[in-house]
Amino acid sequence: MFEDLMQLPKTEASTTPQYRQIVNSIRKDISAGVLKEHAPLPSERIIAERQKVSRMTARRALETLELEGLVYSEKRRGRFVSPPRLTYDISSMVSLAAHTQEHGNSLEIDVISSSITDAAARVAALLGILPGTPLYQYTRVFRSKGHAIFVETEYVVASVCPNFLSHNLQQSTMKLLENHHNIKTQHGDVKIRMRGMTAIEAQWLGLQENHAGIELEQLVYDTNNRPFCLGYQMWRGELAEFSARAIVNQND
Amino acid sequence: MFEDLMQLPKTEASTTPQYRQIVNSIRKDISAGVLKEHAPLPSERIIAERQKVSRMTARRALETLELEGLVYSEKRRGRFVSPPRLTYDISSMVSLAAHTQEHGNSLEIDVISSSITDAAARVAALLGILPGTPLYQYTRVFRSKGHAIFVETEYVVASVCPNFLSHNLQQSTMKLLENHHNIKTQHGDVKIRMRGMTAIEAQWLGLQENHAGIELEQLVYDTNNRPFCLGYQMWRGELAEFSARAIVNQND
DNA sequence: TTAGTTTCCTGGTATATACCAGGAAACGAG
DNA sequence: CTCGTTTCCTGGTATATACCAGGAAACTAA
Repeated sequence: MFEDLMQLPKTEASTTPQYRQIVNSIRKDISAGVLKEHAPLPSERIIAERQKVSRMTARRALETLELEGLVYSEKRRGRFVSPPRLTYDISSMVSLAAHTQEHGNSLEIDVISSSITDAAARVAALLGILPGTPLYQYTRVFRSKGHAIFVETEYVVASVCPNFLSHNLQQSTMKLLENHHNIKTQHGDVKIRMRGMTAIEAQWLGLQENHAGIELEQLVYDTNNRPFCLGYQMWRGELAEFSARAIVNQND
Repeated sequence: MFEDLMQLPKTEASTTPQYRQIVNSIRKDISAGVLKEHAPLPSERIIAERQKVSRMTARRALETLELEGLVYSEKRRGRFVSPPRLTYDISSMVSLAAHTQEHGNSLEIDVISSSITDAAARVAALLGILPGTPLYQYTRVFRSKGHAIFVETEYVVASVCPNFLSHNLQQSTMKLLENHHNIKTQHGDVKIRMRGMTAIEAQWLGLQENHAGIELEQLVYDTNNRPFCLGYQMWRGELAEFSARAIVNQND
């Protein structure tokens, strides 16, 4: 059915796929400022109707924009224009919260869970402790202007900071450990990788599943060069930019 | 049509979507080693037939695996299991090629293009030069065992290294500039962000469009603290891991 | 044997349709 | 005016179908 209709798009408007034309048109609207930060995009059905394509094609266009990071979607509310990226300097151990506040943006911290657990094999290996060693574990969501940016789960060796969980965790852990437990951090080993989110991570960030994001793994050492804190941050990839300083290594 | 049939899947096998069940099953095969590195996955049509779902659903499952990075697709050849990640230490300015070779993996370099151009505004601003200043510009694809990992475009200030393009560019630029033009690099400013690939980047990496990847921007300074080289690397996100060292900053 | 063609199979694009869960706003009763 | 319900609209999942371009292998003629 509609054999002739199905030929039309190909011949009329170049060879670029229709969904990609829609993508380009919306992209232009965003960069031109017609659609502003956090502004709602037209829904799948509306685009389908207006551009005279099927809903699945409109959907494809919107999903592509999501993949590119220009757009984010919220469960059954709709799709919105992504805000600009937040830059995080991974070369210095300054807490992101402190740094962000200096630059005028607020950063809200929600503590999702906190508990004391036994170290799993992988965590223990990284922290250089025996599996089963008691650890404080807590998960926090970081938001800017109400919008979730990343979730973080940290593991702290319990023996170095008794009653750690009695503190207010809505602040920098480094500061907390320094002020209350006399632990000074010396350096950290950071790893960055892109990966798909788990269902829970997506939920915490208010996203659908199937999203890719950036995971930042951070192993923090004290002044005795012993690791005492391991953190995993899952960032919304489109909202983050990481900066670092590279130094020439003599044993090159 | 088929109203009753369409109800069946929901009731029979839990509430997890069918495409997600397929994803989980394939994921298990990959982690169990049933499907090895670079092994071809069953095609969309075969999965549809075997799992008794529509082709679009099978496709959805495979696209999800791609998004997660477990699988990559090649134009009209099929989908394959992704190899393990390559780690790149961004804190030291050791060339990736040298580092990789030390660890037993080869890294092939293809020079796609090279030319002398005038600095565009954005590039000029970063390099601290006037727009229009002559630059050497070249694009290279880096492969491991024949599989593209990232594309790099670099800009080098032409005045500091006459006849730069006459050298063989299938080697580390840092080494080349040091050996032939007496330019010693002091440090680099690195930025990492996740973003969608352009059509050309996707093509160079042998991918379909709509993929997200990791962009690494690197501004390299000489011993006089003057930037002389700007590079942009677009990595296949699923194949990369970046490590860095963070140091405590006294003016915290 | 080799060079050219043909055929099969791949993923990519596109339509039309159906039903679901749940957010949000409109509405309606106290 | 306020609290609960209903209704609309959102995206998410799923099917069935159709055609295209191009890689790869099989086949076929020189």
